[in-house]
Amino acid sequence: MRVEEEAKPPVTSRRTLKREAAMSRIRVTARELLVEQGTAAVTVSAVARRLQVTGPAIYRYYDSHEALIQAVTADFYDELIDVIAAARDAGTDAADRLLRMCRALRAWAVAHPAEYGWIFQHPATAAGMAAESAGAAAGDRFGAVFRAELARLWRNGGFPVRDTAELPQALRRQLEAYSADIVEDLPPQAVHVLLGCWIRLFGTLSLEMSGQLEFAFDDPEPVFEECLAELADRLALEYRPPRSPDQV
Amino acid sequence: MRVEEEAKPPVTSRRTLKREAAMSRIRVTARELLVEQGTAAVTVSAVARRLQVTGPAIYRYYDSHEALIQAVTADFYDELIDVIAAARDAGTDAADRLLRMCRALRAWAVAHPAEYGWIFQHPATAAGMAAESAGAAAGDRFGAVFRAELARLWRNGGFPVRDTAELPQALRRQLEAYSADIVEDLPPQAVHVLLGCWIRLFGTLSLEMSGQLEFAFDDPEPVFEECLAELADRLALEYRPPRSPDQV
DNA sequence: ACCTCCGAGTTAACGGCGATAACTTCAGTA
DNA sequence: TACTGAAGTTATCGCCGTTAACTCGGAGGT
Repeated sequence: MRVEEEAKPPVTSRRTLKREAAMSRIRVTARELLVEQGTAAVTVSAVARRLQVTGPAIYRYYDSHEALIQAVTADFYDELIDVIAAARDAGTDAADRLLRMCRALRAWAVAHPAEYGWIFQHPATAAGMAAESAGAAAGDRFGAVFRAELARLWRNGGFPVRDTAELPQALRRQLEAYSADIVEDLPPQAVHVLLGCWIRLFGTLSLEMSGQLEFAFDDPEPVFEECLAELADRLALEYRPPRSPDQV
Repeated sequence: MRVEEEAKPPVTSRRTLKREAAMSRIRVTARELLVEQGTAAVTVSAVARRLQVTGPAIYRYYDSHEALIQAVTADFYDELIDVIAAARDAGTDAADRLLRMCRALRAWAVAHPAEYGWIFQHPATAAGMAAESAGAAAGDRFGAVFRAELARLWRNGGFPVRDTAELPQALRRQLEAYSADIVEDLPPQAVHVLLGCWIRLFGTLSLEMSGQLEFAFDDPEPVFEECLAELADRLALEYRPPRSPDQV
């Protein structure tokens, strides 16, 4: 305490430092409750109880139960994005990078199903609620990781595309709009492939995570790998199985 | 009242008739609340209030809040199955039947997003809870409609398949297990196509319904139609656009 | 070094929730 | 017609989210 420890930069004063530590502890505790006992157990009172404080104390840090959930979910987003970016950076070539990213995505989802549910199947999102600013921004950052990687692939050699003149007008219009919206330089026919792959990938994962494959598959991993093989084929990349050709 | 109206068959006595009417009224009211105000508004007290009774009265009919939700969800299942069966029966040939079924599925989902959410993204299902008997049975009945239609297609001419010898062992094992589980006579290589189509179809719809396509598509209908075209191609069926070639 | 003030945390309270217990009332059944 | 059991009531419990009013201690400025 008495030692002078870089006392100069009070940009983040001790007050705010302690505050941020407390907020972090609250979010971590909320996550623990989520993982241990499910969504319904993440309650303001329960978080406070576990932190040896009374309920209203939490409101010093988060305006409402909903705000707390949003903040915790934002943590999940950040963590998932970090995991995928790390997987990408461990890759050697385009195919390796993309396969690693997709496998890292599923691995994180399987290891953290409750967190995945809060990111992608949050009731507020599903219940007709319009995409609120924070959630949409986080979703964009997440999508941007994959989009940037595909844009890179498009620059370095490209991948087979279909002429958008063949497509229905309603589809072409939206592909052109999205192509114009993004920062990457992807023409509509490349956006078509990007979104097709996106839907295949996340559609499969979404079904697995919501338990809709259990009726037929006790181990959905080979289903996901089959999906990856299809994606690689679409992108004219070489598919390579994960580790050993037979076992995960 | 005093008229003798088939007084003989008291298999369902007046007591139980009134009871079933009351239970139906409760479920209908719960659905109204769900559609009007979202999942969180479907509360025992709110249902009771709208029915001009006090809260505990509901417990005469449903053991718990959860039991009520389950019963309401079962209604949704039945309704969706009926809609799809009707669409199937309106079809003329194999391709027409299958396309009508898929379009009826999406049309119901889009018209009833909250109900769809309770069927396919119920928190109890997603929160790691094992598939409870009632839910699993309803899901099986639902899947059986599509499975039976594909089995019929398999009998009448079939569709292209891949040799299961090419597939990873973990995948082959599960395809064989599911092939043995179902009542229809579908070999593993046909089950492979069936499940692949199932995942493509429901993966796409699942993304749309959970709002995960909004970042790029304001109208996901052509995306779904593109999915149907792919499914038709896989099944060696002729794809036909819905009504007029340009508009829904 | 002191003083001030602000923020963390407290208690008390409100309304609403799911759920149970004990009671009253009334209609279907025998 | 008499009775019995179902339907519905009130009262109550514990938990939730949230707000208000208060205390207290330490960080920050002088």
